[in-house]
Amino acid sequence: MKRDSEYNTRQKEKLLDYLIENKDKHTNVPTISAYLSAEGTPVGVATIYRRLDKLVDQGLVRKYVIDGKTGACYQYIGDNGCSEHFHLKCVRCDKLIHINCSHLMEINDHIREHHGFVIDPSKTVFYGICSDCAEAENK
Amino acid sequence: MKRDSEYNTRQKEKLLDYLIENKDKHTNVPTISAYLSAEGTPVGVATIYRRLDKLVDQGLVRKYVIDGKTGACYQYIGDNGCSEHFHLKCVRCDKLIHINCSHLMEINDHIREHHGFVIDPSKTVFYGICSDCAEAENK
DNA sequence: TTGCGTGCAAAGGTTTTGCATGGCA
DNA sequence: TGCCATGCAAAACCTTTGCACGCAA
Repeated sequence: MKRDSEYNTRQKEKLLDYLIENKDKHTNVPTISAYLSAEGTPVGVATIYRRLDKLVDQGLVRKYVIDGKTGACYQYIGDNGCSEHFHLKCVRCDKLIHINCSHLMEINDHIREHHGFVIDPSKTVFYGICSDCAEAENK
Repeated sequence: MKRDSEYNTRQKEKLLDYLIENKDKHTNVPTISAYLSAEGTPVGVATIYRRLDKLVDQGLVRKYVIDGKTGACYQYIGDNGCSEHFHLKCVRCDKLIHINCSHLMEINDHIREHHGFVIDPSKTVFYGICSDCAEAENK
């Protein structure tokens, strides 16, 4: 009677491979599905969704919802201590910025004390526009 | 040959009434549609979507995408575009909390100045655990 | 009358779910 | 042998779009 155990399967491995190879961008499920099919190792979308959910829970993958139209986006972040800092996501160039800033950690304290809410940095993403894109826009 | 003129219709008025009455919360299209139907003044969803789009363009209504599940959320903000606030979302009970706190607005300034990143509060959601769920867990 | 607004239904897309089968340990 | 994982298809949703009709000005 095992519990909470995970099996290793071909599908799981292929998916993770793809995510790691594309860790610098974000992808969505239809894209992943199309790619894996083209590679000759198709994986059902249901499986992809189910597995991504688990990876998100485990903190290995980040889920983004930029807007309602394109659907959710996913990006591999690995387990290099990303749970301890916040992330900025540029909605223009999709760049992911990691910031480890003590000042920002103060907002954790503030919100916990004044709003009774404990923020989970590993699930929280700030959306906005990075300096590069802002510069490019002001031309 | 008029152009860019807007007609006043019963549907338009009802929708705006509802939005203003609920300016303190979020709503989505299915909710609005259900409410208007229950009131005996049903409005087609296509109409609601089309009108909301215009209101968003005019800056009277803000559109949020909290997550992929619930679809887009809308909120009336009127002419005073200063009603920007952040959102906290409890990952346990899915409750959505609005906080309008000047201290939190400092985050914007801090990140802009120290990290060269301009946050868009309408797209940013803090995920974590609300006080109710935290209490329920510590039992 | 003009042309914007509306309703209906169909279509499009993403994501979830039920169920039987397959496969790791 | 257990139990988890998968695939398939159906279903559930949200949202958009085409088209004919209604209605404000």
